Amino acid sequence: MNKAEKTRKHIIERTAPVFNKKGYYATSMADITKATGLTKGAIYGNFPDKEALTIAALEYNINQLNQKIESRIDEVSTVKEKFSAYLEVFENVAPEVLQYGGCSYMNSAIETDDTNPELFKIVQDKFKNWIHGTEKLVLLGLESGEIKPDTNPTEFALFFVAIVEGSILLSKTLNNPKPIHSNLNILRDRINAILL
Amino acid sequence: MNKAEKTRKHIIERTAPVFNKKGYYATSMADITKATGLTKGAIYGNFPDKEALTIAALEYNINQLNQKIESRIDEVSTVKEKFSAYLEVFENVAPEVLQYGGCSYMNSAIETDDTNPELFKIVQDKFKNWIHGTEKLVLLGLESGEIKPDTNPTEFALFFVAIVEGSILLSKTLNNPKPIHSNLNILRDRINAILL
DNA sequence: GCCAAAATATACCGATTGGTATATTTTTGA
DNA sequence: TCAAAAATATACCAATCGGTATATTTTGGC
Repeated sequence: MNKAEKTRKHIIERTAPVFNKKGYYATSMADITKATGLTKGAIYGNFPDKEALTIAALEYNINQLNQKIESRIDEVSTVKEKFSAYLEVFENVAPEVLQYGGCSYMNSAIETDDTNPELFKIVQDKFKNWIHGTEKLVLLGLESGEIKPDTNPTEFALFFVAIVEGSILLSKTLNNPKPIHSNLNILRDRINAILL
Repeated sequence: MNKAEKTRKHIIERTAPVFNKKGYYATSMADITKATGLTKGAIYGNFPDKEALTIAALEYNINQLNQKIESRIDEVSTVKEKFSAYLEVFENVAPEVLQYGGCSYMNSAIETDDTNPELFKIVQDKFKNWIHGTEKLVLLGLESGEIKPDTNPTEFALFFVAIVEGSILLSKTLNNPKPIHSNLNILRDRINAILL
């Protein structure tokens, strides 16, 4: 990794939490130079414009949580274990996510949906991947005989993602971990209910 | 209603959807003069600063949906009917909410939680009212014997609000009404499950 | 219909925005 | 070690930001 690559990484890592907290549009070049300790020259030497850095930070933020969850899911083999791992990781990182400024998926979706089609397309695809990944987990369980045959993968996945996102929003807004804990218990029940 | 009051109402009504779509911070005075057809003089003659207009528009946005739901709930008497009315109104206004730029509660919470404590406090209180209102509906059902005695009002209310908000986020992001419809069916089942 | 008062428009302010041209420093390979 | 190249800092740009003082228009009571 040469100097430029190191700097690029440094810029993304330092600005990503600022973007997530303050918003991608509201974060100014002054915020960026302050967060990185660098000058505009260094920023524009590594990114063509602010939009490019915004995209890089957005992708970084979203992939952070993704990787944590997916690596734990890959460690176990049964669908039941995978769902358990999913909820376990999520419950463990929840306080961290709240302190980080909330879910990057949600934050970036809300901000870009009516204002920035290019950024929104990226967020949209990330949400689709999340839902498809959950659907595939259900399908895997249906094929292996772990999950009740009458379970609808899409409906379950939509419920799964909605309750997770809604819970983060409530815990963040009320400044209270209870909504996440309470709703994850309900989600756990729902998972057990479709397991054979 | 004198001239100033009319103008004030006009400004709020015209800017409210812009604030909801574009964001309260990102909406500029230029956006405001464009949306209202007025000049800065008229705006600052009716509001001391941009923040005051922002608060007025935020309150207006949040109260819009509130009033629609509460007026329908008040029309019926049993808890079962009240929950039915709740879901019915929500399902009817859902397309309108999506076109309006999404749920004002969620949008303003996400934007203000790490940036504007004064605005955030307002949003926080609105969320608390929503949850408390739902809790009270459950309590009413417990007292009247309509709802199963082992039902926890707080847990149900947190689930209720979380699934509604999560579903709006998904339908808005995927540009598809299915998440709302699918999850409202699940919510309906859950309501029926606690009814005696 | 007139005139004071209220409401709105116009023209401006300094500060901040994203971005760039150029000067300076640091890195890197011979 | 040294010079070319790469990376970063500095100093600036026009455009836009929220806000205001003042001029103009509109309103409403007599």
